[in-house]
Amino acid sequence: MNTPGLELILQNISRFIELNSGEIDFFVSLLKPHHLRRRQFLLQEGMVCNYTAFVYNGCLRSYSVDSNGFEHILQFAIEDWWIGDMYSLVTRQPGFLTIDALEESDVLLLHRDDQLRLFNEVPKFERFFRILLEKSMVMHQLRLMENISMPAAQRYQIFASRYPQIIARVPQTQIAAYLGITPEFLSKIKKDLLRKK
Amino acid sequence: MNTPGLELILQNISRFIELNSGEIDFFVSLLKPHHLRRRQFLLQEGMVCNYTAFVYNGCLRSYSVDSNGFEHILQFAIEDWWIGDMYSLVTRQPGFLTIDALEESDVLLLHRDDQLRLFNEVPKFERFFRILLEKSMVMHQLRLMENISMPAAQRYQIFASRYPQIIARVPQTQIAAYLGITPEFLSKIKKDLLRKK
DNA sequence: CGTCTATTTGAATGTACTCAAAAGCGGTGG
DNA sequence: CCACCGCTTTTGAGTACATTCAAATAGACG
Repeated sequence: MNTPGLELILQNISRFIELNSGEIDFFVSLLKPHHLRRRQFLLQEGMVCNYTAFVYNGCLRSYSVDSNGFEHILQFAIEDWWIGDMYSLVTRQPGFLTIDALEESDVLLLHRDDQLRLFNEVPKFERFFRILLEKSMVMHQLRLMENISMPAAQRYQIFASRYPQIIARVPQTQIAAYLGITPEFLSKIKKDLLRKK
Repeated sequence: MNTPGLELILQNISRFIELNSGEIDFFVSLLKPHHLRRRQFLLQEGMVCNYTAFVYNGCLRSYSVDSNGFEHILQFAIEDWWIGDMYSLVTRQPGFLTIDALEESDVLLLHRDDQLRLFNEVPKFERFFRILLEKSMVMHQLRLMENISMPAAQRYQIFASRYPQIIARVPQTQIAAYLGITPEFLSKIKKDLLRKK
């Protein structure tokens, strides 16, 4: 199979749990490699999300489209990140999110059924995802608090310093859709910030 | 000990996992009942959060205070809800959140050390909290998406229909601090909504 | 009944959006 | 190598959403 992706995902997991070779083999047997072209969908709105994806190359985004056709981005995922539609994964109902690739990308897919089997057969994985969820919660809570308490300019600065790799490779329209502002306004924010320096 | 609280927490847990009497006894032995007067702190900003609290009576809130002295509410927790400072629980560092009681309240406290011990000794509890985290993530993601994509009036309506029990017992200033708007503006929103009906 | 707090109202201001148009920036083909 | 195309970013004027500050009103409670 594809060695670089496996190396990265095993390293990602080894940050929180330690696996023996049998556990590694079992885990790896559950993963489906998947290639995505630019703009290709991993999940479309209204579909049930069956997979959690680990990105080992490229960049994906999860987002929803409102009644006026505007996109609002929940998450970017570059190398070494996980992405999926938690709502749909948990409820097994059709979700509101779309997931697609901003660049040519490669992911490893873990089916929800396989994930749950994994939790039963190797409880360490339940620990791994529990820890991943805890960290993810912390970041979401931080972002939420920033959103309800700070003006857009400040949110942009925090985002830029927190995720310089993402700023560097993602178009401004996408950043604006993540921050919850229009691209035009983000452009003005950047001008103002430059002027102040 | 206090039977009503225990009944409620065991029922809460039984929604996702089943326990035998030995496991119940062990779990219960780790819980510390705690009473809070109105306005009393469970956690103060800058302290390490050691406990996850299960509310079985009353109403708590977690919030941060910005540099201008304004409060921003992350979560309300009434009967049958869990509350804590995930950031501080996970990192074991001093956190940014304050947790206090909006009403005279009763909680059951689970120390982070005991929680981690529990995960080792009764792995079912790791499952329980993994599921709790998944559901909590879904709600946070929903709220975040609403915040970046909807005007305040709509966010208020959604909040009111999603949490009627909270609207009924929490002052408007607190709702405003949760929605990310000023109390004055919330007052105007309510007036407008009434006029439209 | 008075005191304390929460809510409402209003005018002025600031933050962010809309719409339309111009400018910049790769790529691709001639 | 340049000209053109499609896409992203910038600019600007007008508007809408939300805040600030100050003051009036309304509720809750001893």
